[in-house]
Amino acid sequence: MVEESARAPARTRLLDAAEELFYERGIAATGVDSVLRRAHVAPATLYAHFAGKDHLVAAYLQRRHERWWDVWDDVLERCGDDPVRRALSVFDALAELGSRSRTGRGCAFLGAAVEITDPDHPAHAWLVTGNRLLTDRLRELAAGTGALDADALAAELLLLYDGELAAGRRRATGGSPPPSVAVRDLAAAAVDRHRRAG
Amino acid sequence: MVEESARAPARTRLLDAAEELFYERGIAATGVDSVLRRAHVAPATLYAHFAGKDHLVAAYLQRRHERWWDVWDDVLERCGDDPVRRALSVFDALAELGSRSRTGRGCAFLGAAVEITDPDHPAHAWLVTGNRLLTDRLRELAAGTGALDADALAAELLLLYDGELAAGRRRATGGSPPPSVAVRDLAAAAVDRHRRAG
DNA sequence: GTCTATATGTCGATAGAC
DNA sequence: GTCTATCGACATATAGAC
Repeated sequence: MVEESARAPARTRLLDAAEELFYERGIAATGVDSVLRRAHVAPATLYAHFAGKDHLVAAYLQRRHERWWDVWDDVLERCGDDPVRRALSVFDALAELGSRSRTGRGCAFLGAAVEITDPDHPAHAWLVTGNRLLTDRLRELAAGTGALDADALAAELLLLYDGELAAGRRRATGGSPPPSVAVRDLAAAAVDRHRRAG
Repeated sequence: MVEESARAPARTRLLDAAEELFYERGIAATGVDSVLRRAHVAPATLYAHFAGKDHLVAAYLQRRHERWWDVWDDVLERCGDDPVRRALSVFDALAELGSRSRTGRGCAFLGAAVEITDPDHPAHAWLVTGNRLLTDRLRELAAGTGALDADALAAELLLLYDGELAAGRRRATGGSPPPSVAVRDLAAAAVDRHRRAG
């Protein structure tokens, strides 16, 4: 992933390069030139595959989303029918994603949401979609636990999830990195609490 | 704050305009031109007050940090000596800040940390400083509660704080806004738990 | 599809008068 | 300190040959 194989298709090399650079340095701060150089691709080739930088950004987010979703699906499958394990799966998936992709700078979607404010941006739809899929699934999993107030539990899980992701960005900021916290344990406690009382 | 008084000093008008635009649309996406137009200030005047856009960004972050810190100090003073109230003060301050400044798009520092990746950027020091002051104070307040593991409690408070701030950004992304959660109650529970057992 | 070379717009910053 | 006018650099995107 660090060195794009020169034999891979240009489109793949472009996406690999874009992913690294957009994630690491930010989207606006990354010029198309940098992507081209890293991918060993000529300008015209990029515009043969993507309508423009904005669409490359959209493809980057789509890819990132699909990878995250695949990981979560895998984890979820391994959970079987245990409703509590399923509700906590998002944190297991988070840990597994960290070992597969670059996550040192926090959540890619959170970062993109900061930089992309125009609703007409081609990538904006992926931000909204990712948002909805996440909240819907959390609600569904929370309801599966038999929690008295499933929406409240889902909101708590989302809070912990966001906190963990934001912390990633905070650590990348430098200075003294704050200590990690066992977020999965906190989530487990939340699930337990909601199963007992409303 | 929406309409900069034309009588205010140029520097103030610039900072007001910069704060609104940087926060609302992002730093990189905001051209110097936009700031100048909104502030009713001529280009040369900006560069008479600031060494460049980067330094305007730094001043923006400094101002934002100081306002946040002032609010938190006020809240903290009203807490008296009650260690639990003091440990939870950050969430009260967050609520109060929301009524004083624009917070609809989440944490300004989190956003800036996404866009500013160069350690040599003039604003980078404020990111690091803000980080350290926050974590130090949380640790201090956590220790004041008599928690058995103050560092762990501080980490939990930070997690909830980050989660709440990230959620703000998520809500701004559009789509179906996730329900808010009573983050202060969760924090209170965390404090309580840490006071009882390690 | 891929290349080299180039057009076009925008942004940050400055010059020089007042 | 403030203005008007403008420069120079860079980034996105395209033209035209292969």
